[in-house]
Amino acid sequence: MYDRFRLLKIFATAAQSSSFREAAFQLGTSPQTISRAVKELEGQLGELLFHRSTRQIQITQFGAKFLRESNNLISEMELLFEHSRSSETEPYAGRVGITAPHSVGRGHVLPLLEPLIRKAPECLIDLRLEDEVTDTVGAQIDIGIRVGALRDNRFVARQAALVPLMVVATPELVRQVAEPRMISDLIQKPVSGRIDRKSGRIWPWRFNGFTHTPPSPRFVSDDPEAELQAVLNGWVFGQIAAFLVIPYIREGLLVPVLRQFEPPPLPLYVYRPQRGPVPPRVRKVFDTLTESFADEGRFPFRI
Amino acid sequence: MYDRFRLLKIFATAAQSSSFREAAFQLGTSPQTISRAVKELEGQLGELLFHRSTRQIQITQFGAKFLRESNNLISEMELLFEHSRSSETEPYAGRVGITAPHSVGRGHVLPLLEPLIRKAPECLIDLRLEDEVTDTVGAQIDIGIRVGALRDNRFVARQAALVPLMVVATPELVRQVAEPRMISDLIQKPVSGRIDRKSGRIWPWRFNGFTHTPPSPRFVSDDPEAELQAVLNGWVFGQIAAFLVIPYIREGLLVPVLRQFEPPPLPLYVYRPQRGPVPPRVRKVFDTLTESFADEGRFPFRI
DNA sequence: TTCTTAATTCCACAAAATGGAATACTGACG
DNA sequence: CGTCAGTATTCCATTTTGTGGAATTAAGAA
Repeated sequence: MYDRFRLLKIFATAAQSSSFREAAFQLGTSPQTISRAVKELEGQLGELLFHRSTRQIQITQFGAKFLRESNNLISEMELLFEHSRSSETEPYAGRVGITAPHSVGRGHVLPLLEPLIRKAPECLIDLRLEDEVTDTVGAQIDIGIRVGALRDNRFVARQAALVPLMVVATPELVRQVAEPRMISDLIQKPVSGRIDRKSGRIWPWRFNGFTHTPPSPRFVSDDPEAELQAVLNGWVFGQIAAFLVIPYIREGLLVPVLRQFEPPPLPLYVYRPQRGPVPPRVRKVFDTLTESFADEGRFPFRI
Repeated sequence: MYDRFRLLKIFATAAQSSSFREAAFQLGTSPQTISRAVKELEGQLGELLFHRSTRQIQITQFGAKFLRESNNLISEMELLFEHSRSSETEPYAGRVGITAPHSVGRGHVLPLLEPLIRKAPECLIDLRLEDEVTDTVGAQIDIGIRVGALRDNRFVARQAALVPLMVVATPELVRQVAEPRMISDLIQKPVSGRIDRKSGRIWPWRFNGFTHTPPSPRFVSDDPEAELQAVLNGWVFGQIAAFLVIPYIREGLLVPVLRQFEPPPLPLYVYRPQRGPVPPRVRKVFDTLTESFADEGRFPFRI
């Protein structure tokens, strides 16, 4: 029998009871168990804890001293578990590690965290913005946000939104080079390309049913917002996630083109590690994120 | 799974190892056990303790904090058990409750305790001299000494000596009333009787094969030494344990009579509670007592 | 004395832990 | 880019351990 803590608890209960029988009742077990446990504890200690007859028990001097120390330890142990269990007093205390792409993170995740940061100052938000999918162990991620398919089944993912991809440019650029009507028209226009950091290659543009890799882009970057800036500057056409460009479209600073070829929107996933318990603070952030992303009124993903 | 202490220890070991596999090796168990234990602990706490992939583990921030507190608790627990186990430093610390008859206790037990009291000042000797057999729970007895049969099988008893019973008187008294030659002669002589405190009745004198209750004793007491004093005063004949009278016989102050009817000697038992462990201090006293009583050179039980 | 009650032991059964085998997956090395 | 070695995890049959009913022993009360 290894269980020292349980032994201590049984002993402490018995010591504060008038009989093993009563202690057993308090602990919801049988007198046999008490008897065995005390005997085991005595064996481990090499000391008698109770003088006992078949009729009554009386704690030894050693037992009384041991009881005091035991009670200390027991309360410490229970404190450790109770206090560590993100308790009622500070349910959101602790760290929440979040990973998201730069674009979504800055623009959409950050604002959502404000109420939590305000209301729960004991909660530490650790937001790692990185477009590469480095949801590795070292990153210590509690919640992740990704656009596009997730291969990793160690996470439980919820599809929180659908992100259309839109080909956009400034009205001025469209006027200059004429609006493309076919995919093939793009070959004649200045376009941007997005570099995949991992492979170093340009992502193909996606269209309804097929893809098209820009053969000679005018501008490339690994950062969607840099690409957006290039488009806003009127340099190029770019295929960019809807939530980045919709505000500018609404202001008339950008116009979408080739909308009839628009690809099926990419899923936006909010996910968290599948295994292990989910502390309240993590669940809170998770739920907030999924709900808010689904709320198109606040974060427009389509036009 | 109740065993919180073991969970803590497994967790602590794992946290200080580079892998569950290594921790398992340290604990002499299998990685499965570590994995399960950590999972269980995480479940109880509602918090992730390790970020882990199939390839590596990394402790969480919460885990690191929890580790510090766990280590405290673990060392306290082990201190409690190690320190409480009457350790190498003070192997004889603690109380030893001894019960003995007044006569044996004062004259024979007390001198034996001197070396222990001298060498182990941390040892508390609690010597209860009572002739009644009150080896009850309340008396908190670790070692007992009794003359005569023990009915109580909750104690492990060692027969340490044989105590003859001798009928003695002063030479003067013998000269006055003539030496008894037969048991029946005693009816004519002044004799003492011993009262059994419990029953209030006079103990019968024991002889070889039969007993004889003094019909009209001249003196009765419940204390053997008082009885001895009465005999020494030349008042009465008394049947008294050998170890009390032998010194006086040697000095010629008393003479034994009716020696051919002497009963089989009574066994002297040293005993201790059968159940539970035997702390070193108790074993020490127990062994000292049994050995010394067996040593007739130091404590004469026969002449 | 007898009766009641409590601690303990015994034993058969039930519950839980254990570790081997298989699986899933990561990171490193050709 | 595929392969390999190494690790955490799950599954499951086996073993170990805990459990409480029944019987035993004993102490205190009537």
